[in-house]
Amino acid sequence: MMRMDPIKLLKAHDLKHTRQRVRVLEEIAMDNVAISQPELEKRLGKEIDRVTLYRILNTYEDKGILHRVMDLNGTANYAICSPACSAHHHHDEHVHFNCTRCFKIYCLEIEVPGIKMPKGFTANAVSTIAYGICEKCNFI
Amino acid sequence: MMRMDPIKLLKAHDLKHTRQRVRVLEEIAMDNVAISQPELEKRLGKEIDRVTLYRILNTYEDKGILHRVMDLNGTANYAICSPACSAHHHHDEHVHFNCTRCFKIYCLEIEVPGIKMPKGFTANAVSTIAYGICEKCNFI
DNA sequence: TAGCATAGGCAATTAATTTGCTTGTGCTAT
DNA sequence: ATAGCACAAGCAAATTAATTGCCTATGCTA
Repeated sequence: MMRMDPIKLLKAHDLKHTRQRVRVLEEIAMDNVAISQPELEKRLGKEIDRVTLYRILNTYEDKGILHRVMDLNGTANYAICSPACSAHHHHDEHVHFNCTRCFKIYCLEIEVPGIKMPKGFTANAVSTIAYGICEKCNFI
Repeated sequence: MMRMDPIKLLKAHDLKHTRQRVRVLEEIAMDNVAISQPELEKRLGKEIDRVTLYRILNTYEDKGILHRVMDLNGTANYAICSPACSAHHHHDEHVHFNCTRCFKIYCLEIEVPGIKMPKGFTANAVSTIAYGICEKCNFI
């Protein structure tokens, strides 16, 4: 699922190659599920300081490497951006799916449907999140 | 814009009529803009204890009086639910608009476009938030 | 209008995030 | 290869946000 070698990805964004940064990318790039900050902290807490994790996530978001999705509880979740993302514009305009049983967030390969704005409003981005039961939880 | 008399609304949901509860409804029902918890606190902080405010908002959400929208920063925003909402199912399926300049959240009178889920996923609700510049800020 | 259930207020706790500062390390130019 | 610098990591502490417990106050029913 990882679209790119972490080391190249870092270099491409003028970021130094550190153990911690690579680990974060590895963890997030595992599948197409966005992962929450608390979950990342649980997985990486022994290898990476919590403050460092916050900083890495912020850096990645700024650089357009990760995009952030807020879930129902206002918790930040992160997923790898498509290669088209840049520091100044995120193209994370696919639909997200938030499972209300296991709380995972999936990035669905569905385009966000176009909507027409009322007069006076200009939309730069549209985020769509569907809530329900995911594949795995439906099966159980 | 207020759809209903606050006192009747409270009674209809088996909630005691208190000054604090009425004030919160008044503040939120003013227009069709969702209002954030911090903003509410700023406006009501001198009349209502912050803990009471948290509790009132939670109660209203549970009862289906308010619905909650998370903005980009993970801050909770609240808006009056349509009369069709109940404690067990929110019908807040219109599109929200989050102005990235003034940070207001508008409830647009647009239906959330239907999207088809991948096999295995069942969606119970879909939330769509558009980000951009609102009416007022576009004008300025 | 008495009594009770529950709402509000205050204090304190817990959790989440940010900031400052010091140490450590990747990377570039010798 | 390595010296030096810019910046990343780690730790401590400060903020900020949200929750909990407990006591008092008050709306509502009998």
